[in-house]
Amino acid sequence: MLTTAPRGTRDILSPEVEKWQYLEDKIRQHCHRYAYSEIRTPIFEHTELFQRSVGETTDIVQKEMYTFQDRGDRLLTLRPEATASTVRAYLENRLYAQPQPVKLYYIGPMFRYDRPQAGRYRQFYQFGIEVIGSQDPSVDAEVILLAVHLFADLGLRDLEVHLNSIGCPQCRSAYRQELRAYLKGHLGKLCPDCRARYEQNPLRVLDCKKEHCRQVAGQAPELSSYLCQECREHFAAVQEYLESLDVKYQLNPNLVRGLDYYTKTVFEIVSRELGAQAAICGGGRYDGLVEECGGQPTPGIGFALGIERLLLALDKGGIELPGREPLDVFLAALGSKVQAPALKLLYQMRQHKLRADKDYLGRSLKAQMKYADKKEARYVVILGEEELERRMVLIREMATGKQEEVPLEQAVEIILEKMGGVADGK
RNA sequence: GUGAAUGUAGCUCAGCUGGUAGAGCACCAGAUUGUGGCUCUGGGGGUCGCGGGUUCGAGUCCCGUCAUUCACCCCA
Repeated sequence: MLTTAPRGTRDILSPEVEKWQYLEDKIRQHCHRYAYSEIRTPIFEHTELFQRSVGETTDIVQKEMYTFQDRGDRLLTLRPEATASTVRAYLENRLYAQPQPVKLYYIGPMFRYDRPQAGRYRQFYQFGIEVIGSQDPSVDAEVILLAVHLFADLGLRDLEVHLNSIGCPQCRSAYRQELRAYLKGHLGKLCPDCRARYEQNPLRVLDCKKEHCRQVAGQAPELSSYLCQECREHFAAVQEYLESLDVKYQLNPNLVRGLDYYTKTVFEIVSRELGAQAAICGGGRYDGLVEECGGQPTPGIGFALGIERLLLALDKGGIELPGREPLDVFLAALGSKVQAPALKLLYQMRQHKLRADKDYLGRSLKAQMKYADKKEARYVVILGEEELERRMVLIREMATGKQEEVPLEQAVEIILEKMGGVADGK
C-alpha cells in the first residue's frame, strides 16, 4: 500500500505530462481569446454547497462524494465538480458588482467515489467555463462554440454535439406531471432503477438505456412540446445561432443530464469511439443556481470537459500531441577539475535559454555520449582537462557526427548561431 | 454498489497435467585506457500483487484481499 496510489488515482509523468501541458496551453489560449479569465477555487468546500446545488437526489451527492470532517468538526467535501464552487465564489467575492456577465474558466482536479474504468477516475481533471449574469441565447451558442472550436483546433473529428432544452422550473414541472401520469400506466415494464426514478426524478427515465425502458420512453410525451413560450424562443434562438456558426448538432430529446441545477439548454459532446465513457464534455444553463445559493436571481451557463477523456479521444483519433522535448546541448565534462568551469558554462547556456544538461555520475565519455543520445541532444559540448588548459571546447553535432574545436568563451555564442540565432527558450 | 476477466523483472510476455523462475526490449559495464546511434560479450535486477489454506513441495490448486481492465449504474 505504501507504494501504491489510492484506487482511481494515478501519477502523470514525463512523456505524458508534456501532452497535458500542451493541452492546458491550448485551453488557456482559447479561453483568452474568448475573453474568459481564470478562477482557482479551493479543492474542497462545505458539503452543504454541493448538496444544495448539485441536488440531494443525484448520484453525485448520494453515493460519489468524498466527504470528511476536519478537526474543527466542519463537514467538508472534495469538489465533485466546479460549477457550485464558481457560483459560491461569484457571490462571496461580489462579482455581481462587476461588469456583467462574468466569464470564468478553470482547470483542475475533481473527485468522485466511483468504480474506476477506462476514462473514469476518482481523481480526474476537468476544464470548464462558466458565464454568469446573462440569459442571452448567444451566450449558450458561444459556450458550445468554444468547446467545438477547441476540439477542431486540436484536430478532433467525428464528435457529436447533442442538444436539448429541459425548460424552466415552470414548464418542466408541468411536463413532469404529464410524464408521471404517462409512466404510471407502464410502471410494470420499467426496470427497478426507473421505478425509483419515477418517484424521484422521472425525467431521468428518458435517459435509461434498457430496452424496455427505451420503448416506454419512446412513446412518452415530449418535453419540447411542453416548453413555455420563453423557453421555446430561447431554444430556437440557440439553434439559429449555432446554425449560423456552422456548428453541427443533433437534437436529443432524451438528453436530461444528471445534475439538478440545469435549466433550458443542456448539451453533451460525445465521441462514439470512447465506449461507455463517451461524453467528453457536458454542460448547460443553470438560471436558478445563483439564487439557490443565496444570491439574487441570476442566470448562468457553463460546461465541464474531461481532460482524461479528451486525451483518450485524441489518442483514438490518431492525433499525436508533442511529448518530451529533446535537449539543445549536453555538456560532457571529463574529470573533477573541469566541473567548476563546466557548471559555469552550463549556467551561461541556460541564461541564453538553451535547454542544457550534464552528467552527474562521473561517467565515462562513452557513457555520457550514450546518455546524450538517449536525451536526443542536438549538440554535445565536450570539455576535458586538456581542452580546459587551452581554453577550448569541442562542439559535436549529433545528427551528423561533425565536430569542431572552438574557444570556450565563444562556445555559447557559436551554438546559438548554429541553432539559427536564438533558442526558443521554452 | 452489481457482474466478468486479469495480476510473473522497469516494459511486453512465456512458464505443459503442482517440483522452489525464463525470453525480448530497457538499464549498467566491457569490446574502442576521451566520443552516441549498429553489432558482440558480460552484469545487476523478481516479496511470481498481498494474506491465508491444501500439499513432502504452489507462480501453477482453493479461499480472502488489493489493484487493473471491461460492462452495468452514473458521469467528465
